[in-house]
Amino acid sequence: MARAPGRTSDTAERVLDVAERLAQTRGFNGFSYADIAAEVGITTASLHYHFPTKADLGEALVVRYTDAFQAALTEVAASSDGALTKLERYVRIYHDVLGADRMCLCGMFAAEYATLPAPMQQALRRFFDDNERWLVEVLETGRADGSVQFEGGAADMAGLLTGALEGSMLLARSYSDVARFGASAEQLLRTLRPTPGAARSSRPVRR
Amino acid sequence: MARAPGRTSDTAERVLDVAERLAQTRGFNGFSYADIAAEVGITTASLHYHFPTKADLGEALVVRYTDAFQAALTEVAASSDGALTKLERYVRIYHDVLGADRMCLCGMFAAEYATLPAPMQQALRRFFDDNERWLVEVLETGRADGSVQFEGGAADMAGLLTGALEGSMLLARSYSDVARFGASAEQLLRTLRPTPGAARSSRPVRR
DNA sequence: GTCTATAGGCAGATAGAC
DNA sequence: GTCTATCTGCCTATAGAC
Repeated sequence: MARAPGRTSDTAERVLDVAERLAQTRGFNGFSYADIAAEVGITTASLHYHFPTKADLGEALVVRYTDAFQAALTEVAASSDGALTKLERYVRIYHDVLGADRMCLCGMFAAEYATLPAPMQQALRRFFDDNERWLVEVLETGRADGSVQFEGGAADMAGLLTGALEGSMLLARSYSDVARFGASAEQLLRTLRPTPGAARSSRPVRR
Repeated sequence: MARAPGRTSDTAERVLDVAERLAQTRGFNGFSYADIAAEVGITTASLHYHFPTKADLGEALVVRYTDAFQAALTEVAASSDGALTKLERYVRIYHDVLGADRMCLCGMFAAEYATLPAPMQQALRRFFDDNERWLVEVLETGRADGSVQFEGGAADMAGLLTGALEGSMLLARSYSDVARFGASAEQLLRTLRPTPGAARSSRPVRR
């Protein structure tokens, strides 16, 4: 999940780093410009120079997060791994976020959706659309070559995967228990693995 | 999900009703005493008579919600329905909440977990513990009589179910699309249904 | 139980000097 | 780009009359 070289200044980048962590742990309505300013070591007035309004900051957070996430997904997609391994690597991305004591930024913002400015809402949907487009591609490829097994539409399964992973992160955080997320994710992946002695059941259903 | 006859006054109950809806749509950090007061038709000072602090109100919200939820679960458990039907009814409870344009109160609060006062955090965990205890019971019964099929531990499957349903609600709300939740839930239930011609695979695995 | 009045703090945001 | 100073508004909460 390397960061793309952006056009934002070094200070703006540091602001985004701090704001991102605050947003992932406390939510968009759970931190203030004063919180960021104290950590970065500048005043709130200076913050407003980089991001005129909190809505601007929030949108920048989602866009940067989505871009970094997308870059990570593209890297996984380009690998020679099988579909199942790609899905396991997808899960690991979420797992690592949780391991850093954070909730997925966009899952967090999804909870506060109704209170967010429209541009943030739109950027948020793009994140999930990107995720599910990537998942559909992997799921369909995997089902075609027999490395992944599931019933129903790939889009529905992709929706379940994103929802289940986001929700499992949410609950694992309430228990400060990363292993709880791991167990849910494993339970989920289990249903996607081809039944050992039943290669026949991995053929695609009609769609 | 009938409301248990409580000892709280009529006004306090109306306050909780309004606060509950605000909390389920905007989150605990997304509404104020002023919002409630305006809707109920009393002043914020009067609100403080019923709930001295917002933390008190929040705790009362979670406790009442948990009790009502538990009552609904007990009713389902007492029915003569099979385990699979009970799980479908469990899903329907979540579905109905979403149909009322609300997020699960406790799923919402789970996102804001780090910003909540300790008593609320504790009450929140009780909600999820109750849910999963109920699910484990249903899952194990169903697996024993062959009406439900899954691999791994019942506790892990229960954790996946709560996480997946909470997360699916979260995302469906961002798309204002209840059907999206329905599709994820159906995809999830599908994995629990016994394979038509394979009653043998519904036997419990070693645990 | 509900009100008016108000305290005290923090929020996001701006003006203008450097 | 960053600062000091300040504004306005909203927040939770309290005092005290009715």
